[in-house]
Amino acid sequence: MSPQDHYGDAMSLPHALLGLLAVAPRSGYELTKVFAGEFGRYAWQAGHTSIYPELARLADQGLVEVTHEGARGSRTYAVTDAGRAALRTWLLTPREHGKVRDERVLRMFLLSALDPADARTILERIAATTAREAAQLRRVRAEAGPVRPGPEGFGQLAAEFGLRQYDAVHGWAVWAMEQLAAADAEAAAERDPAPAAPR
Amino acid sequence: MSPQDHYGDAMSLPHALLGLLAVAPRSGYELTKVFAGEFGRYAWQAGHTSIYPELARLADQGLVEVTHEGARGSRTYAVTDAGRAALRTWLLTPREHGKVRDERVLRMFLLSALDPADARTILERIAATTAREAAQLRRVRAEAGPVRPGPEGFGQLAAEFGLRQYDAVHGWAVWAMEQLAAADAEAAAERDPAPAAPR
DNA sequence: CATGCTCGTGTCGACGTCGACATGTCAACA
DNA sequence: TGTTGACATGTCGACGTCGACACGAGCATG
Repeated sequence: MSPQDHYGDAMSLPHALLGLLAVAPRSGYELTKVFAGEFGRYAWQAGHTSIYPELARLADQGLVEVTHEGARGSRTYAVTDAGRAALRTWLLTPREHGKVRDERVLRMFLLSALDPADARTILERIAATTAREAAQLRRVRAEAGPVRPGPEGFGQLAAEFGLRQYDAVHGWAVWAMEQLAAADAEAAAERDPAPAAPR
Repeated sequence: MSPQDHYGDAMSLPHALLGLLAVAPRSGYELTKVFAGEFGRYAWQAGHTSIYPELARLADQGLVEVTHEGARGSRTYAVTDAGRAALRTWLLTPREHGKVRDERVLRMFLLSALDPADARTILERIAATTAREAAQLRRVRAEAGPVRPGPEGFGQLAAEFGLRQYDAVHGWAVWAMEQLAAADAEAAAERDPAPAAPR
């Protein structure tokens, strides 16, 4: 009815908070750090200026509640049953096209607007970065045990997702460089059809 | 200086437009359709209400120009040399963490907040969807030739990226379901340590 | 006990985006 | 010739987010 409770239409921040709090009760400050970490890197980013007001709104609606007040005025929030139900509904409702706005992917799409030399530079950087990140995630995974339900499982599912994502992007970058080189060679052959070694 | 020309800080829509126009001159209307398609699905989405004002701003700054005025008041824009340079600078400048806000990924991260049965439902849907989309992209790719520089290359690079992305997500979803099943079986074994067939 | 750091929460203005609404053109079809 | 529908561009208010700024509490160091 009122303009601020049309949840389900869009708006993912409240659901992100609900999900995070469903895994473990946290304070706004701790949530801020989560959003600044891996979670914000792959899924959804937000600053404390968005988080605190949103927590207050969720509390108003009875989806979360303050379970503990600690030092320095800190408040620990936890999801209520209503909040858990709202999150479940949202996750179980198939969304045609979720909102996507990924600057990294945008840069990849725009590559073809550059000349091959510049494109190559960027692809090399992407390949190097993804290889490094994937290697680090592999190290993290090796030090952990099998997946279990609960808070730890959360991190493992996410880590595995990130790893596969990095590998995919890495493979793509390498492939794209090969395509670029092949197109280059072909263009050179058209300019000088001699089958002998060039130059 | 003035508040509206701090490009390079953030803001990806102008660069997306620059990149699209660098591939081929287009009208605002055509750009709108591009953003509504694959491009908006993976990289960056925008409606015509954002695109038209932004084109005007870019024209003011001399980064794009109107090269043709057609029927129904349509204006075809093309990128200028200055625009091409601005795009190149932006693409070649490594960005620590590009802005990411992907609702699909968010949903995957939040999976662990649900009970295994619900998680399984969602994972199955993800696996089915990604398999279907990947198959379709594979069909598209088979009908196209090798990658070439220019406007066609753009689509091919993007299609290949999407394909690998889908495959990666599909693989992850299948893996996650296996992990879930394994954790389930283990929990069952702990409740009833009999090695014989259950029930 | 003064200094400085992290912890922890909050406001406010500027900005980008989105949905709703508005307006006019051109082509096809009945 | 009237009407439907795609083409094509635009404004405006509401809303979410972000950077800058602000403030206080605890804690360690010298």
